[in-house]
Amino acid sequence: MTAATLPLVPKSKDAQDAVCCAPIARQPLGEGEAAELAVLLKAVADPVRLRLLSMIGSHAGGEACVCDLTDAFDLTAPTISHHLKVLRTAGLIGSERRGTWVYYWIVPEQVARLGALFTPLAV
Amino acid sequence: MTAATLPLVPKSKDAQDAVCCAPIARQPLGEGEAAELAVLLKAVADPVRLRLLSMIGSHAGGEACVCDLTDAFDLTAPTISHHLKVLRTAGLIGSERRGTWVYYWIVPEQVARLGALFTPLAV
DNA sequence: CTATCATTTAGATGAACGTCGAACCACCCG
DNA sequence: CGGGTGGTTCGACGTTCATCTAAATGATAG
Repeated sequence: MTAATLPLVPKSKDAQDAVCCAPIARQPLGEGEAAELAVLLKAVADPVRLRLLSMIGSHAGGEACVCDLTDAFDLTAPTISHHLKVLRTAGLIGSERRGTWVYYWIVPEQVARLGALFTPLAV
Repeated sequence: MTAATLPLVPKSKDAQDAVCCAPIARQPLGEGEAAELAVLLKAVADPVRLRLLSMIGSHAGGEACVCDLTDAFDLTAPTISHHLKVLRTAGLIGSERRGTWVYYWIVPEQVARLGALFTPLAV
């Protein structure tokens, strides 16, 4: 069946091992780990949410009011609110109501998790 | 309506500008750009595909035969094939038939695109 | 050429998702 | 207190997606 059953690099050095690969290419993801990351990825795997995240992150002061976000889309308020909720539930953004408006900001640690997954891939 | 209409950092220096933020927090993503990236993200926003990508990437020799991948899942062969096709269509992996088996490998450039999107976020 | 093994395609089904309209809640202002 | 504005929640509808079974394709071995 199997063509090669994991020759398993002689775990000797961490020299090349450490720089070489992104976590995703370092060792096979576990089932639970993959499920957890997929939730995070699903949250950003949508054009609207991607733009929302970007608009929030690039907004002056690191915060954006919903009123700043709505106009950029051809969508109703409930839809925008829904997308924001998805991002917030995933822990990618935080929110707070201050007076009349609700403000959103990015949670860098969580966003960085996504980047770290793929980044140190040798190109 | 708008609380603040994008003060727009004086595009002068690239000093702080370059180190500070991930592309996603540098400036608002365009509509087309977001759509294109969403396709890429959707491809990896699935536990099975995430594990497949990881198994391929971490396999000795940088390649993995489908026969090496199937056993790790409780899914039928057509389903695995479907997921591999999604990844391949997104350009994240390449494939080639050699004799009896089909081999898959990661396309680092494309995977790196994902990482670069979120990575240089100041933590 | 035929048998067999591995992979892909096609069609079907049930769940999850994006979107909307309407109702609802929170805060500000007369 | 009551009205108005900004955001969210709720319920519904159509689409997309993951998965299966069954069948077709392709390649290798005898």
